[in-house]
Amino acid sequence: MATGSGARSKTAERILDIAERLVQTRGFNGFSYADISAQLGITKASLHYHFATKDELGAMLITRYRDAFVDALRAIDGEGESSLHKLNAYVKLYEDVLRRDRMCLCGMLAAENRTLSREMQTLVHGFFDANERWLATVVDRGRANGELRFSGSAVDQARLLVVALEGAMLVARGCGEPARFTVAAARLLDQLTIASPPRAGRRSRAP
Amino acid sequence: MATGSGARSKTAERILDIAERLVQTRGFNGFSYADISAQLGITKASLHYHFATKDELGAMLITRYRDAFVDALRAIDGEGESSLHKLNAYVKLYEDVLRRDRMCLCGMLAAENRTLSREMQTLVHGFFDANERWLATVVDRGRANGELRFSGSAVDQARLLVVALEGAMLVARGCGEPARFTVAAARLLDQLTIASPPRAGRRSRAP
DNA sequence: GTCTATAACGAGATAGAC
DNA sequence: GTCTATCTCGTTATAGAC
Repeated sequence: MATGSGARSKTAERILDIAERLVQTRGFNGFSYADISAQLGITKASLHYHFATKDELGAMLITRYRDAFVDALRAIDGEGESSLHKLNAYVKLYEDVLRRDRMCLCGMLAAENRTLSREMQTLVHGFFDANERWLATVVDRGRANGELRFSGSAVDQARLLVVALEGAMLVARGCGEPARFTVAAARLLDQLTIASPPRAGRRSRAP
Repeated sequence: MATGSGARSKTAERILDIAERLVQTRGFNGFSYADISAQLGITKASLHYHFATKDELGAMLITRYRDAFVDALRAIDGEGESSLHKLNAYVKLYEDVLRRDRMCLCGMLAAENRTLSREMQTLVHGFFDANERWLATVVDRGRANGELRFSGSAVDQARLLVVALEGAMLVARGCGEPARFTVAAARLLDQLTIASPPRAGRRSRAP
């Protein structure tokens, strides 16, 4: 179920689909209306009928992306109460983006932050806040019920998870090695998990 | 002591200084020769005398940045044998970049990866590899001598550190809240440290 | 809603004088 | 090394016909 954001024409939706892919692969400053025009098969002028300015298109992209993400988090909440399951499902959201050869839309826009309109900047900030709030609740409950182990505040732990996953996507793409994401994510969750099984290479402190 | 990379004119060096700041704040696709021209006070045409193409300028930027980073790592190695000190000094390198209101050059370029020349892509990859190699040695020794605690391979742990710090810079800048970096970095090192002191909010597993 | 046509500007890059 | 002048192309955006 889509979250608000109202009705849009099918053409507008296809424009957003194409633009989203372009931003996630090339950045907001790395594509133009001409790229969308070529892929969609309508003229640049027609694009301006649906989204008058590129900034307006950008704002819509972030809003739609955030709404879809929030929907995905709600769906995860509906899958049960296990905090560890929720965390794994959350990581899988990122993995799905990466598997499609994309960067997180808002991670990409965070890099380009200084070149964006005020509105886009605010929306990007809001995306990260929404993620952190959800994760903070998950890890807080997980610690309370003994599933997870970490020190300090739940919000800080949630923020570490967000930044580490965003960075893992960033570097994995920058190196052309998606596996770097998987390894980093697995290790992140491992550190949060209580009674994780011993792994090859593990050593105890000096005897 | 500078690492190789040879002699360059003073003007070329000033061009690189200005371009570096522009890339770190706005991205490689977010600035133009006109920006450098305005800040340096020479014409765009003159810039092309020093760096024939923007791609060439970009490649020089990464090379110089990597060399400076490698030099900084060598300097840290000269400060003693403490792994924990090395890690703190490493984090401080990132903090210094962020304090100057910049993103890591190669983190920024990692986001723009798909729009870069082959050469620039390769150089970015090389930057991350160099960082990981150094960090892997540090954490491996730290674990061997009992200073640090982590499971799995040292290389994987090094990679987690790199991606988490890059992501922390990315999101901190994307939210306009540098403190997000500091908190994430502190927590990262805390998880690696043996016998870290109890902190407010810490809880042990269910009794 | 989509088109043609075009405006208005900025980009990277080059030629050739000094 | 730096300049003026210019080229060519791509960019966002608009006007007005269909």
